[in-house]
Parts: sequence; structure tokens; C-alpha cells
Amino acid sequence: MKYHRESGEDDNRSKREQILDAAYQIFSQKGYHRATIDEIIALADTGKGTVYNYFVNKEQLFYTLIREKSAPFEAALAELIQSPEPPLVKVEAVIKLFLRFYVRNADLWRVMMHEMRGFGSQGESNLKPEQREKYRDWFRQSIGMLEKVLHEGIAQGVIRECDVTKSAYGLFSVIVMMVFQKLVGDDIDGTAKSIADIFLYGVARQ
Amino acid sequence: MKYHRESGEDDNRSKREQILDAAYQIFSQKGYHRATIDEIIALADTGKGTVYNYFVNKEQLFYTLIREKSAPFEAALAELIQSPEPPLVKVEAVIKLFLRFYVRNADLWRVMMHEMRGFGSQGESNLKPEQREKYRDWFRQSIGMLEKVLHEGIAQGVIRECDVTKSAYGLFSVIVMMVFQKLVGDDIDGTAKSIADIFLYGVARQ
Amino acid sequence: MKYHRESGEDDNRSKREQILDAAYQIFSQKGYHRATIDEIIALADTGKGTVYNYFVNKEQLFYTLIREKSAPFEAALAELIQSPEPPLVKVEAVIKLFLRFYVRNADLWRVMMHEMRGFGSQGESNLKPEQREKYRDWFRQSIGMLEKVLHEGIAQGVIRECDVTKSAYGLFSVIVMMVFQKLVGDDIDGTAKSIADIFLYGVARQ
Amino acid sequence: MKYHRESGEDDNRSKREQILDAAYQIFSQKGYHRATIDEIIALADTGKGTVYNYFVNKEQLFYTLIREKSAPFEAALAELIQSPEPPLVKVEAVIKLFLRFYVRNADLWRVMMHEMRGFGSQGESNLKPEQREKYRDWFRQSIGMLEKVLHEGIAQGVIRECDVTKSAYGLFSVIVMMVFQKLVGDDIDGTAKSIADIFLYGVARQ
DNA sequence: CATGAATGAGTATTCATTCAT
DNA sequence: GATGAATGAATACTCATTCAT
Repeated sequence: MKYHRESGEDDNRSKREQILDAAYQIFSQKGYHRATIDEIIALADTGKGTVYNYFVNKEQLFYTLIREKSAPFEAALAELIQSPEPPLVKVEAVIKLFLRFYVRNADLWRVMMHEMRGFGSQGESNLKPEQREKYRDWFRQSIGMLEKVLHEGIAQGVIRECDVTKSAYGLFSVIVMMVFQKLVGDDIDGTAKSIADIFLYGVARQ
Repeated sequence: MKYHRESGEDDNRSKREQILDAAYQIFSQKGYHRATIDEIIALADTGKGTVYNYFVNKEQLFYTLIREKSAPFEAALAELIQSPEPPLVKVEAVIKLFLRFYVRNADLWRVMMHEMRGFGSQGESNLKPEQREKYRDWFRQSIGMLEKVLHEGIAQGVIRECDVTKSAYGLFSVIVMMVFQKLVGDDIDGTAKSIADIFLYGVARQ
Repeated sequence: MKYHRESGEDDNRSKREQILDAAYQIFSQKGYHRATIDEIIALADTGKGTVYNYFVNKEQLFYTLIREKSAPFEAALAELIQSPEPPLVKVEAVIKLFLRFYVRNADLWRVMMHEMRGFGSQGESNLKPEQREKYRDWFRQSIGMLEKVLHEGIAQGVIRECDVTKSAYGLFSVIVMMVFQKLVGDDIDGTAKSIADIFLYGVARQ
Repeated sequence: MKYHRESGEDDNRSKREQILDAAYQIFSQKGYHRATIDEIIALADTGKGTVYNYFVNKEQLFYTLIREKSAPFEAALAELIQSPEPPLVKVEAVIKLFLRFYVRNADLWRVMMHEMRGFGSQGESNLKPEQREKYRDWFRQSIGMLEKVLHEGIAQGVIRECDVTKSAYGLFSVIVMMVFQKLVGDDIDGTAKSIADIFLYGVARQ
């Protein structure tokens, strides 16, 4: 069942990873639709059938990519949320974490966000509703983390009573926009600080 | 060979508009890729060749749509910006205007935003760089309006010195997110007020 | 809507017919599965899309073929059945008619019969059950015609009481077998006569 | 690298049989084309390579199946033919034997018959002409057995002089049709009797 | 100008077969 | 012998675009 390659070739686990790596690049560059399996296998240096040995179809390949890339991020986020830092500090730390993740995966996530909510309500999308729901869940979970911090802040009296959901979405959208518009640059920490600053204290002169 | 038209001009313009209206609906529902010319002409009740008489190709049809739909909005925005209202009031008014426009055109704009920056650097995309740049320009112009208001506020001392570009993008992203996530509801004015509130004064308890 | 070609090219109605003719040949030679659209268009000297303008898919192309080829035969058969000939004469005439039709269309019908009842009960066949049912109906109708003659014969006392359905199927199968095994030769009338002879009077020496 | 087998021979034969059994089921259910090696090995609980150790390819697997399944039937048929029964009795006995065999193997034989003559003259078929000829031979042999009985009957004066080949094919076709159209039911003996009856004495009232 | 028949490049997916272990 | 990961040729179908009428 398993052919152990002690190393040498290092190509056993590779095939699957080669494909995922190639898919990552192509999907990021071209978006879901314009990415073709042919391009992916060319880059992965493998046969077409091999892709279908590991992934049931193009969509599931895409989904797997999303899932595997985001897993470490999700873990780090969950851990951070549960840390005992004061909420206002946590806000900035969370922003930093998001920025780092999205900067690294900007292109793929752009694609994912588009596919996620797809095309209105109609539903003729390639993405089966079931699959799309999974994307949405992943997304909501991230927002949910932000909401948690805000709730904590309100409970501790350092954040004013406000619509937590809307605020969380707002903060999230700002982070994403900074990344997608390439307004972040190398100074992720600085960017995080200024996002936190405006989010917490507003732009108006007090 | 000869098609007699009672009122050449009038009917002529009509065909074009029929196509644009149909295209608007189909693009909004299906997104750029899944929208087909066949669907559009079925809805527009016209022939396939006619589309290509008025628009050089699918992409340019899409672009024209964007341009024509946004023209009135742009005008209204420009006027508002130049009005003599105090900046903090203007901020809220601008948000309101944006919200109204995006709520009305949510689906088409979702599509447009995706296509806009689209596909990284590659260039094999359908969208020629030149075309894509036009999208971006339109976009930047909107953001530019927001920046103007902020500058005005800073000049008048009611807004603190901050990175105006980033702030404008941030505000813009929040507006868009509220619309796309359907967090607006029917109460556009209320939503605008609370967005402005947080944007200006932050979420932190003072 | 219609572009009248007075003649000259004679290619307007042609396109569809060209495709049908080509499909007829290819399906006959290769069977349903091994026939490819590419071969068909090569023979029809047309583009791939054209096929899909006229026929929704490969299966429906096949079905249309069957339908159009059999229509004249069905009409002739129905007429014959209603003629006032004595039953024993009719039996021979019907056999003749069947033979002529199947000899002419042997290959296509071989394919059709295979697809018709398909593959046991499972149903993973390409042919959607609905479509397959249509094939079956066509088939049953033909058998039904034979049954009618037998009933008539029984009513008139020239055919003995027997299981009409089984007998009709039996007669039908003999006809088909003669054709498919190329036991007919050019002497269709002679073959019909001897089939009728054995069917009516058996092989046993009285 | 080394797979210890307790009883090489025994297990060896087993693998082969497992594959044949599985192939029998799958081919019967799906037909030759839609049957996949993957399904077969899944059912046979063996590896894909193993199939190719025992059979050179899919087609030869199919052929072997036909050959091995029909061997006992052929033997029984040959024996019956040589028995000293009177011809008219033999005819019925032969029909019974055929019915029993085909009822048991209806689905596989349906497939086989289609593949047998398959694809006209072209030759691009998977089935090499040589292979196809073998199918045909098997088939002709069965018919030949029927012919023998008829000849015997003619020699003994109980069957009238007729085209023996055509009659044999006719009888054969009736048997097969009864099976494929599921007109047999559980009463094989009764069905055999009535087939024999009509075949020998015809449907006409004497 | 309006039309729609014709077109073919482009794509996801299947599956028999090979061969290194 | 047994295995199954890797492979790629083969194939149905889509849809933007053209051009003759």
C-alpha cells in the first residue's frame, strides 16, 4: 500500500504536493476559471491522470488548496484569541496576524473570495452549493474570531457598545483591502498599528 | 438586404440599450465568465451579430456597461464633493451616496471588482492590460473623492493628520463589504450614520 | 429566419442532412460508443459547433437518426396492416416489408437494438431511461403490428390459438437474424416466402 | 518484494478466478465499454497489475470469460446431440438446454453478441479481426449443433426438406429473443415445448 | 444595419495500460 | 507473483466571433 521512499527521490509525497504547489501558482495568477489543468500539470511536471488520482476534480483541487493553506493560520488565530492579553492589544495582534497571512496568500484568497459568494443567488455556478457553503463557513469563522475580541473588549469596558458583527466585518474588510491594494508594503507591523489606531480611535480630531 | 426602419435613430439607440440592459442582468446574475452572449441576446430579443455591431467583443460590452451605469453616480459624487457642507457632514453624505449606488448595483460591481485586478501579472487574461487599467482608473477616481473630503477635513482641523489614502481605501472597503455581505438592509441612512460614527470616532471607549 | 437558397449551393438544408448522413455511416460502422463526433464532422465536412447547433448532443443525434430513418417504414407498415388482404397473405407481405427495411438499415439497427435494452437493469447507461424508453416503444410498435396480423388470423380461423406475443417476437427475431447474418442475399422475396412457410407450417413433415 | 504465499498454486488459481468472477458480473451489468478495470478489481479485491499478469488486456479478459463460461454448455450440447433420442424429441431437448444456458447468462451474452460482429468492416475497432473471428466461430458451432439435429430429422424423414442453415438460425434467434425479451419466465420447460411446437408445426391451423 | 448559421479553439475528465517496487 | 501510482491519448461539449445575406 505504501511504498516507503526513505528519501533520495523525495518524490512520493511530492507528486501530490507538486500538484498542489503548481495549482497554487496557477490559480493565484489566473483565477479559478482561467486556470487550466493543462497548465497545472505542465508546471507540476506530471501527467494529467495523476491529478485525478489525487483530486476528484478541479473544484476539489481548489478547495483542498484553500483548506491546507489556511489550516496553520486558523490554528494560530485560535490560539491568539484565547491568550490572556488585554483586548486592545489583542486587536492589534490579530490585525498583524491577518495581514501576514493575506499578504502571503493574497492572490489565492482574492480568487477564493470571488468564488465564495459566487454570483448572486442564481446558483448556476460551478461550485456546488455544498462546497460554497464550506467556503463561507471558513470565512465566517475568521470574522467570528474578530467578534470574540470585540465582545471581550466590551465586557471589559474598553470598547464601546456597538454592532459587533458589522464592526468585525468592517475591520476585516479594511485588512483585506490594504493587502489587495498593495498598501501594506514591507512594514506589516506599522500598517497593523495604524489600522488599529484608526479602528479604535477614528479619524476625527478629538 | 434592406431593412426599412421607420425611425432609424430612435430604433438604433434602442437596440443598443436593449442589449446593455440585458447584459446588465446577465452579467450581474452569472458573473463575467458564465454569462453568455446567447443568454444576453435572448433577453435582449436581438440577433447575435447585432451585439457585435455595437460592441467589439464581450469584454468591451462589459466595460461599456460599467462606464454607463456609473456615470450618473460619478456626477452626483463630484457635485457632492464640491458642495460647501462641513467635512464631517460631507463624510456621512458621501457614505450614503456610495451605499445607495452599490446596493443598487451590487452584483455587477462584485463582478467588476473581481475582473478589475483580476489576474495578477501574467497577462494571458482576456482583459487586455489597457482595458484593465481603465477599470482601475475608474476605481481610483472614486477613492480620490473620498480622499478629497479627508484632506478638506484635515485642512479645516476637524480630522487628524493620517494617511489619507489608506483611510480612504479603508472607508471604501467598509462600505463595499457592508453591501456585499448584505449587512445594510433597508435602512441605508442608519447604516451610513453608524459607519461614519465608527470611522470618525473609533470603537474604543474614550 | 430562413435564408432561401433557390438552389445553386443546395447547402442550406444540406448542413443538417450532411451531418445526419455522416452520422448514419459512422454509427453504423462503429456502433454508438466508438463513433466519435470528430469522425462525423470530418465526413460531413462541417465544424464541430454546427453539430451542436442542430442536435443537443450525441445521443439525441443518434435518436434523431433512428426516428427519421424509420418514419417511412412505419408508415408503410401501418398502411399494410390495415389493407384488406387475407391474413396469411399479409403475413408474407409484412415479412417482405421488414426484410427490405432491415436489409437497407442493417448496421444502424444493430447498434440501435443494442443500445435499446442496454445493459440489464442497472441503468448507468449513457442513454437516459427516458430516451431508452422511446427506443423500446418504437420497437414494441413494430412487434405490435405483427401481433395484429396474428390476431386477425386467429379471428378468421386461419391461425391456431397460440401465444400471439411470443409468436410475434419469434417471427420478428427470425427476420432480424436473417438480415444480420446476411442470410438474405438479393432474393428478398424468396427469403420472405420461406420464412413465412416455416412460420406458418413448421419444419415437421406433416 | 517477497510476498510469502502459503500455497502458491492454490492461491494463484484463486486470483485468476476471482478476477474472472468479478469481470463476469461487471461485464454483464455494464456491457463491454462501460465496464472498467477499476470496478473489476474492486470487486475481485485484487490489484490492477494482477489483471494484466493473467490477461493481456481488457478484451482478452472478456474473451476468456466467454470461453470458460460456455465450455460446460458446449460439452453438454455435444453430448445431447450424439444421444440416440429421436430427432423430434432432441429438438425440444436442445431448445431446453439453450434456454437454460442463456437464461443464466443472458446479460453477458447480450454483450458478447454485440461485440461479436460489432463494427462492420472498418477495423478500427478494439476487437482485432482475428479475435472477432473466434467469437463468430463459437457462435457458428452452436448453430451447427442445431443443424445436425435437423439433418438427422430429414434423414429419418420426420422433418421436411428445408434450408437447414436458415432454419437453424431461425430457431436459434427465437430462443435468444425469448430470453432477451424476458418472455421465458420460470417455466423453461413449458417455453421450450411451445417453441418446439411452433417451430415444428407452424402457427397456421392445419 | 440586423441577423443567425457556421465555426473551431479550448477544456475537464476518463480509463486502459505500464512498470518500478 | 502482486501491487497501485503514474500516465496521456482520447472525447464530448461550449461559446465567442465571423460573415454572407
